[in-house]
Amino acid sequence: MNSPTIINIILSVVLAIAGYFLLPVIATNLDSNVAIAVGLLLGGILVPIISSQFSGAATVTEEADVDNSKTLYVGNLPYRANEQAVQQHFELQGQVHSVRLMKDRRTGKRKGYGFVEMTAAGAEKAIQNLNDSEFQERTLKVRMAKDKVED
DNA sequence: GTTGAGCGTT
Repeated sequence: MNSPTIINIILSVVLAIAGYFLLPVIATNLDSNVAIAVGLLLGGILVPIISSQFSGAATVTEEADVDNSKTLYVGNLPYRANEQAVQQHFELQGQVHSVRLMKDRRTGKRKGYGFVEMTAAGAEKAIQNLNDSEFQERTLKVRMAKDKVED
């Protein structure tokens, strides 16, 4: 949603300028201010249509990111560990997409396990390097998550 | 404020 947004803005400006110059040629009795207003309106209509071409490519990139991401089950976490510490720990093995530490819904106390979503290569490395390794005085359990959104 | 196997969330 980042680069498509920028593209939309650029396209809107381009269409507005195009309308400013082109519309008076088409309709010679048209005021310049009206022309740029029409250009902006056309931009508002056309840009979403045109940007769908770009967002298609952007969606492919995002989906490719999801395809390359795997969810790890991480057990035996220390109760005092927070998401940031876990993420920074797993970042050493690869890009971490998200960290979810499970906690009781009422009290919010951590249950000592969670899920780390990261790239496939990072996940493999994390299992190899982080499983049965020490993390804040605890021996971590790192495996692929059960509910597979993998491969 | 405690504890210690496990596979969660909109």
